Amino acid sequence: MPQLDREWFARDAREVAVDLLGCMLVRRFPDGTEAAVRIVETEAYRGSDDPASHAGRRRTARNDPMFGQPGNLYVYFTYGMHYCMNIVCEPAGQPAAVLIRGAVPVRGEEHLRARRPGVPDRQLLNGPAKLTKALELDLKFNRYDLLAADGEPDAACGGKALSILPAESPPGSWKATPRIGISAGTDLLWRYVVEQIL
DNA sequence: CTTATGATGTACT
DNA sequence: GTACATCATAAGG
Repeated sequence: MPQLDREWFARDAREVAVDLLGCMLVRRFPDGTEAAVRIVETEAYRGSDDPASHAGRRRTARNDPMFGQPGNLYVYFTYGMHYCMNIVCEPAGQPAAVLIRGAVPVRGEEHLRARRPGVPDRQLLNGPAKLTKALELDLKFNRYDLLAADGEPDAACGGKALSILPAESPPGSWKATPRIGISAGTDLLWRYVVEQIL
């Protein structure tokens, strides 16, 4: 598996979205505890060729992070109560990101559960806002750089607050489907879901 | 299993 | 005003 450096994220968002399947997110919480999850569902969002994208029209204060450095996060608040987490892709200046829609716990599951009490196994991380809730990610992580050790979230927990690791083994099989919760661009199969893990 | 609905804040028209 | 890259809950089959 290649190194997840700036170059790796600078590729087409659809390629990155597929290659993120199986990768791990490692979260260090402010209290010093840790959890790790494996990504199993992603969606690609791009620029003017993507009518469903926040950056499908013009650059605004909200979508500006999508134009930033690949490997940064784009976190937005939606429906009055939820946060969604994206990883910015493609070269800086060119808007694109991958929404992390679903994952499965690998380590420190009890710390994820603590943030989503009473939830059945299957529903712990199977949605973009469920994932950010369990990982305790919010707007403080907007523009956060996965590939550097700075930012206020890091200072708050004495270490790298969020990092990403390559897939130990790539997913055995995955499928592409229309993206969820959008009304334009439904003909594009830019959602990627793991079907089987080897 | 399925479909329906309310909650809730912000960006944008 | 309206729409929104959502979720938890309730009711129906």
